[in-house]
Amino acid sequence: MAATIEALREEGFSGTSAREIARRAGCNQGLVFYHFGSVTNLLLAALDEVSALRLTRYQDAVEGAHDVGQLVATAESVFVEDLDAGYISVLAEMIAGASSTPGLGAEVAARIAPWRRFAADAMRDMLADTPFSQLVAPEELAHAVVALYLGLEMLAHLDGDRAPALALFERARQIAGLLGALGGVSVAKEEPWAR
Amino acid sequence: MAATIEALREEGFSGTSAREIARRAGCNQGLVFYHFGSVTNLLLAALDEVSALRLTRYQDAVEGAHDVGQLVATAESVFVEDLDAGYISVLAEMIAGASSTPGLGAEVAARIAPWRRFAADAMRDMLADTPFSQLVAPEELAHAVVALYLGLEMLAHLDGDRAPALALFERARQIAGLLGALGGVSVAKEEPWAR
DNA sequence: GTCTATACTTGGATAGAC
DNA sequence: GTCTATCCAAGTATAGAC
Repeated sequence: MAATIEALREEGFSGTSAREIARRAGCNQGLVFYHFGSVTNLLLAALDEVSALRLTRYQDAVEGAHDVGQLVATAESVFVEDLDAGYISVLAEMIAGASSTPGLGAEVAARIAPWRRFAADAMRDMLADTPFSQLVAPEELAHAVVALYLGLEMLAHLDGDRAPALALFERARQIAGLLGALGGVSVAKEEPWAR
Repeated sequence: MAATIEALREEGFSGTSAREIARRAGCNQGLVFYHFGSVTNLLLAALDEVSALRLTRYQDAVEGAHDVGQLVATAESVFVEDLDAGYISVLAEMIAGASSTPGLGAEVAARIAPWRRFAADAMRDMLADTPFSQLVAPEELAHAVVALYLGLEMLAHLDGDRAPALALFERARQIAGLLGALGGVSVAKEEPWAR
């Protein structure tokens, strides 16, 4: 499983063959099929593990954050962990690779669903009792956050440079602090601006 | 070239072989190597064409937009075009696939660079003479926009559902209109908040 | 320029020894 | 459970006829 994650991160979807995985795991190629039936099944199992592992990590991190600034700071440290371990790379490679294997798309989508729910919950909590809850639905914001996270990871991985992504987190933290200081007075809560 | 774009969109990076491209183009597989030398070269040529094609389209669209609301509306219609034609899919597949072919990453990154410059210019124009120019650097915002665009496309392609992405554009348009109406009075321009 | 034919490599998957 | 050996399919790439 660890070898699969490693291979997905370093060799990409199309480079992650049974032979490549076995080479990294230091075992025989046939074992992939003995234990998982097919390479695709192993890829999905790896995605399952990554997904479960990270989700609990995220939940713990978000529970410890009590304002938006802390939330962004937490998101940043978790993002760095993801970059280092290549977890989001696994996700991105699986999403991109899904188009080449019939039926894989649905499986990948199903495994991303919990992340979306998690993000939506986090956004709901974050927006609660702020004037912004009138401006944007938590599910919408969550979709944007997931997409942004994915895109940032892909660009960071492509360039081998995480600085632009980290600068964005820094900026988000700064703006979050600013909005917190304004205390939500600049936008009146009573206005029914939401469509 | 058209067959290559089509294949990348429908079969993904790993499904886009010389044979698959030739099948779609209705010609012989060997022609790929006669005309382009290698499959990788053809992929890069296709990315070049898509990049050039879309960049001029984007530039025209942005020139026609004179406020933020129009800019967002324009971005949405161009985004829908991209989804329909699979242009961003080509980009996403090439980025994800880059990790499997040594040296491909740098080539892909070089072809994305003009998009980043374009996005940064558009953001600079958009932020000019607004109080937000103090809050965030155009390059930072551009990086986020490119990443978000990429992520939205990947999720839309995975789910076969573009509704969440379109809802976000709608929301952005709404908020842009709101900010325009506020006229930038809620944030004083003199404050040196930017680090 | 386009085709057929072919050499060579890699990958998925299975059979059978241990 | 793990290994060796092997089959088969698919991919890249080239040579050579037309």
